[in-house]
Amino acid sequence: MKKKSTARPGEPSLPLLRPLSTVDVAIFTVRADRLHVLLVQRNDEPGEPCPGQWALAGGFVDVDKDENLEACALRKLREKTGVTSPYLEQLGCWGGKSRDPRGWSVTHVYFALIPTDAATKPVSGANTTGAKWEPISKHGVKEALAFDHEQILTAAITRLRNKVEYTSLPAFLLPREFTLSELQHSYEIVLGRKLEKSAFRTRVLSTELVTPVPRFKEGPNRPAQLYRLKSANSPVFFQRTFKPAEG
Amino acid sequence: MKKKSTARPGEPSLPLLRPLSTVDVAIFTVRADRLHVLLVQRNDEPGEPCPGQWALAGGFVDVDKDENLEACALRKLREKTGVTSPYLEQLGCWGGKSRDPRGWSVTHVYFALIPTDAATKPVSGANTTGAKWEPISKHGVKEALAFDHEQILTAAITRLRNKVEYTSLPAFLLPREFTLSELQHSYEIVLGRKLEKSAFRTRVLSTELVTPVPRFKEGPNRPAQLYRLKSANSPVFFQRTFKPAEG
DNA sequence: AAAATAGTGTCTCTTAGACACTATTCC
DNA sequence: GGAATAGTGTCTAAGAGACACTATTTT
Repeated sequence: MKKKSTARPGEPSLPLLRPLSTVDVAIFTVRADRLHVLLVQRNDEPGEPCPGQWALAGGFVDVDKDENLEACALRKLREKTGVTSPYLEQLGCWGGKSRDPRGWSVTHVYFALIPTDAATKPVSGANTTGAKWEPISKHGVKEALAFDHEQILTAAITRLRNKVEYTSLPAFLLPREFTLSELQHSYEIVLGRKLEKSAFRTRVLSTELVTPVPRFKEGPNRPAQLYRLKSANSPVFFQRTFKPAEG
Repeated sequence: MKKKSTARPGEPSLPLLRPLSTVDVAIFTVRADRLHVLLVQRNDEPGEPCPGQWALAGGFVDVDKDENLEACALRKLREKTGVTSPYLEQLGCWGGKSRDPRGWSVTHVYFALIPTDAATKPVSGANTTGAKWEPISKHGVKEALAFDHEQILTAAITRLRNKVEYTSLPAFLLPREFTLSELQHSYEIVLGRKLEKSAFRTRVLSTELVTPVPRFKEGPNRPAQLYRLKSANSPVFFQRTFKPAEG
């Protein structure tokens, strides 16, 4: 592996051994009124760690292709889903001696929200044999995941649910134009609970979150005003959570 | 996963080149009613990047010594300050081609809050020639910092200030026992603005944040009840920010 | 008593939540 | 008109902010 020895006094000292560096992306979308995450199945070849197990989308940093960590995450997202402009946020990093049998490794984890209409068929890539959208239930996912990805996915879901209480993140799960009812529904799917219509609308409309477009969504009932996000990629923060819990 | 590998088909494929892995820690404390961050001065030896510049405390991950990233951060904190049990939170990671002249590198950044009374003289360590507590003004620090540490420090300060609005973080900047006035003062130092006494006390006492100890702080005036944190290492989250801004 | 800080009470304003009401479309 | 969903108005409760007030110590 890596060397570039240190040891001469007064010379630049670099570590003899470098951890493995990967980037993983927890890619979320909504399908059939459920929150889903993209899983890829690991290669079955002998010598590969966690053969056949499901894992988050990800892989090694490529120091030639990738300008930086975020570009690496975007590349992986693009390779798996074809989506190029998602909501992408860094979740954190997990690194240590024993999370990968191949040695000391660090994964740099992002989470992405992609619109319902973009969540088409995921493609499998190198070192993987398949990919699928897995529904998320109350406490995560049914599959046992490779490496420490279960823990990472739990962290991602927790971050998402927490942030939804005071930000506009669910808007990034919707297509470009949506009604307020659809936005509310998106919140309800992620939060796993109903919200009150009047308060929801007051709150959303009192911010710089959305702006109406001159179109309506037609249906077997009264047409609904369509809106779009005011700024396409940065979320809005509210000053309160949706429902204060007990102190 | 990714290849660029040892190239035998059907064999474990590892990347030929691995990024450099470092851990940096933004260590904050309060001294003389100012928020301070610990800076270390980089070595002046030829070949060292950013010679003589000030930087956040940090250094390479040591795959032999460090069990995981957090242990590495704790080690660096201990080496610089002697503090063993701080408030420690992962801030994020910064990685890319060009942030370090030695090549593609990733730094894994933590921020730590240490109590006023623990913030004694910092020691300098390997590859550094000095260390100091640098006061933080409105927009950061006067020094130009090495690498991308200025950007990282800005992110750390932003995270701290944001989180202070709705968490109990400033409590970790105080000694074990403190009065409510001292706690309020700690908030005011970090936030850079005054808070209203009555609302502050109501808010703090309505949570599980602190518990009184059977002692008072004496002075040339009415003695004040002393409190300590209920749980020593996990912050409390409030349901609202301190001061709602304009929608 | 004066100085100084600790700690409380009261009033107002904002906003979430509950819930009932009205509005507009398709059938 | 009925079904269905869009969208509004009204009332209440909780908590923040402002601010004045009381309390308890030292000097």
